[in-house]
Amino acid sequence: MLSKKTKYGLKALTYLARAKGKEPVQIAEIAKHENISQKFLESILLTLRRNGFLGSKKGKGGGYYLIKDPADIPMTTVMRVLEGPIAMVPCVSLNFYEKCDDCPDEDTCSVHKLMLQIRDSALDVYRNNTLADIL
Amino acid sequence: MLSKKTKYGLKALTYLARAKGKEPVQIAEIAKHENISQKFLESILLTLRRNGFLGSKKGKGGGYYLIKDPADIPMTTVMRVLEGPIAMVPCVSLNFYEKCDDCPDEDTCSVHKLMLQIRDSALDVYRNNTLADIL
DNA sequence: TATTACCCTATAGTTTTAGTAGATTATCGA
DNA sequence: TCGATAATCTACTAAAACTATAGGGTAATA
Repeated sequence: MLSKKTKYGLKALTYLARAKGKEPVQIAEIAKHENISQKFLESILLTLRRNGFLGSKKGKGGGYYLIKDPADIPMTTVMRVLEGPIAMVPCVSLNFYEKCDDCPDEDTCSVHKLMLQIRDSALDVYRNNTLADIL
Repeated sequence: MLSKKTKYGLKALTYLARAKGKEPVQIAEIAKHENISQKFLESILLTLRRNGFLGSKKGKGGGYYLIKDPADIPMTTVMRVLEGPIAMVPCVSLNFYEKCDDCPDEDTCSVHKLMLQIRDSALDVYRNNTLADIL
């Protein structure tokens, strides 16, 4: 399941991408248009800013705005920040690798074998989609 | 994240597939070999039996065994029973479709667009892998 | 001084991952 | 046939983790 955090984050990025070039957009406006709990969205936008996707401005006329061009934001990085590892099992994760404590040998593990394919297929999609592509 | 339920279920199926043609295998044996909590595994095997993957025999010499040939067990059905919908969002699910209450129009939804591709790529993998393939 | 992002905390709800206790059923030996 | 034993089956409970959201106050800026 995709968490609402990721869903809302993606929607917010999309919203900001469509408002590209204009003034900063306020949290309240995004929350209203996308039917998102404002407080929840607040924390999501914060993590997006901290991870280099967004810039912000305080005070009147303030808000959030995209830092980079939508075409330069691959879904891989967005998903890793919002949803976490792309792999469904740590033992097949590129960026968050961890050995399974119950599994003695990855090479003969059926779960490993299957999840490796799932990871690759997901990576393939995320790598071939930037924010601009899903607008 | 893949739930432990699914992970253990897959491992159990693998174990039983390798013991194919022999006597029923006891829960305790599988649990021991795969480092799984026996009681947890018990409930997992039960749902696998109820969904037509396994047969069981009580009493001495009893246990679980595969009903079908591993080559006739596609991962799609296994994953749906153990993990639930393959889609990460209900609005792109084939078997568990549900409309998002926050999203007014699926056709213009960026999340929908992306998750549709993810679903298809995952389906592609699961459809091309039977239990026999991941042994 | 009003407006807006920022930050910290708490919490209800749900899901996951089991553990406990016992009932039920089949086999086997006496 | 009877009872001991071995195994699955069932239901209830519970701890832990995670999710989604709310509240209230602080800091910066026009």
